[in-house]
Amino acid sequence: MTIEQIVFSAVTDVLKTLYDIDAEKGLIQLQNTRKDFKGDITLVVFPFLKYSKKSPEDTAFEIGTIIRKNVKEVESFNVVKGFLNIEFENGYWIKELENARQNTHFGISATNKNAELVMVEYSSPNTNKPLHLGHIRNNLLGFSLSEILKANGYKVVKTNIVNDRGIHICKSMLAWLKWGKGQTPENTGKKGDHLLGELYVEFDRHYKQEIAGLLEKGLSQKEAEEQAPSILEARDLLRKWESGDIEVVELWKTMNGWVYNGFDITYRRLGVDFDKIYYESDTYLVGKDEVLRGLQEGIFYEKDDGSVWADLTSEGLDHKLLLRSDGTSVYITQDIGTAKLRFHDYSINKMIYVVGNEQNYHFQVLAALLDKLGYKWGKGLYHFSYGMVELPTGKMKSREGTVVDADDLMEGMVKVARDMAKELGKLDSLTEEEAKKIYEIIALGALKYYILKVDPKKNMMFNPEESIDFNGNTGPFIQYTHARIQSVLRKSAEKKLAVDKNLTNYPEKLSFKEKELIKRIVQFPEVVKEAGGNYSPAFIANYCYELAKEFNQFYHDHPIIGENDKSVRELRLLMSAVVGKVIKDGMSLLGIEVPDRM
RNA sequence: GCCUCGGUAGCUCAGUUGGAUAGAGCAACUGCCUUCUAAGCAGUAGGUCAUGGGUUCGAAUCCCGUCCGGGGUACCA
Repeated sequence: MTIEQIVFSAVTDVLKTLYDIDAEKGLIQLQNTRKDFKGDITLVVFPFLKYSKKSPEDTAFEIGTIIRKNVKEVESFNVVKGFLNIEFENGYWIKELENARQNTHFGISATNKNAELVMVEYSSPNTNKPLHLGHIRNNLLGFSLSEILKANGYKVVKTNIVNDRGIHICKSMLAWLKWGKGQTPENTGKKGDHLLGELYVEFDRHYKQEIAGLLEKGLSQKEAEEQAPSILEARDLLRKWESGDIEVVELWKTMNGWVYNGFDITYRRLGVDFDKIYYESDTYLVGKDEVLRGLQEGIFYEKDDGSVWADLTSEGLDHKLLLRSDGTSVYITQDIGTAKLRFHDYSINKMIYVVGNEQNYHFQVLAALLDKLGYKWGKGLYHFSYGMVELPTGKMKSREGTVVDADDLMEGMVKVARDMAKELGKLDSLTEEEAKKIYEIIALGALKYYILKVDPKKNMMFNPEESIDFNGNTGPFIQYTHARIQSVLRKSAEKKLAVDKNLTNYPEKLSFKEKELIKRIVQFPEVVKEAGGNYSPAFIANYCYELAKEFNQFYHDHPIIGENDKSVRELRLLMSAVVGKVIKDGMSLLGIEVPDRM
């Protein structure tokens, strides 16, 4: 039992005997004791005053006295104002530590057969440009969230919906036909997604020039945008694609293939993957059929120009376009189709969409539409809405070239990691290949931690001018702590100082730092649970940092291998091993690897 | 305009269901490597928690107003 559970139940009993009240939820407030007071857990007694009719101090004292008598693990207590600080005996903490070591599922639940199935959609790229920092945040959050849900016992299917059709890809195709013909990833040496990104920019350059020309001829901005030859040609390509024109479809397949090869490289380096990939080209017609069914059943309505709409005013939303007047589908149409296919393919208990908060409205609408169409799971979909990554110059925009490219960013980080390691001379004894692997782990660790430590809901700032830190509250700090621990464990093994299977003989006293460290270790399962309940990788990241920091303080103050007292030495070795394990498990929930040396 | 999210140290961020003296890191300054990895540890300095009210034993946290910023707002995705 956790210390919270023990004290909670004890306090419940005390309240009954002392004041004859049945504690309702929220009445018993427990918190970790602040470090500057003596104790492990603190009960806030203010809520009991109206029952005790005594001062906060007296109330705390009488509760403390009984708890001390009733709970054998309680060593002592003290009262500060309305706060009852309770201290547990060392034996309790040692036992908890042992449990953390022995329990192979410490903090990480095994999935059972009856577990609920959660589908997590993330990444969802367009195939006309390479991935950028915004996608990185999405991918890392989606992957980490999936790992955290698994650790909480859910079955998880990671899925990706690839936006492989539509006007955007036609723009890149047109640019290739007109200005880039003959270029391939092979003969240019460019990554496929980057090649398409360049073509897309090329299209936009021409398009803008044409608009400028038309504006000079006296057309309005809107007219110019509609009548520029490039956009007309791109639309023509889209129509040909939709009608199955063999040449256009072949080109589309080829160019998308280039992009997928590029994406695969980025995904692999980033360490994310998917169990099932959907393509919009397969789902948009399903969505269209669903909309037409809704129209037939009178759920939706048609305007004079032929466009199809949903009236969502009764849900507090607005009227929403579902099919354009020319019969083509819009963004939300394909989401309807994709949802239908997914629930057909899997028995999903919960659907989570990892999509930026700019689409909050979109997902409210989607939930309402699915509900109207008769899907019982429609209202239960969860939009994991995360904040934007902002640059000092503002929002990232692909077309304006103000994006931080995912591949460039990772490559740059690896370079920094390499330079730093060489400067410190840490990896000189390793082969170049081994060292390279570690640079990669450190660089990606720095990047991932930097992104994931921030509350997902909030916008975050990234300044490309300042490189991401490797010191302080960072991924490498935590990785370093792990490497340091492994180093100690290696040395202790060489000296045959390893700990027994069971720690039978433990010291009477724990130092302040030792106990603080054990307390921190023991929190891990609760943190995993909260991270799952709140969909927040940041909880895990912050915990890992606190744990690593706690260990480093302990490490600085206490010899481990050099300790002469056998029982103390073994306890410290054991603590080190458990911290190493928890760091490794915790970081893996963030998709971050930890090296054994660095 | 309306809807929505946010504003905590110079910068980037934490801050649990409202609890004790609001915390980290970076940047600045000071110490600590003949002893288990100094990508570390310890210290100094840095705050009107945007702002004005309210709720109460107690507010960064809850409520209302104001200011500032992001996002959305019917044929982009």
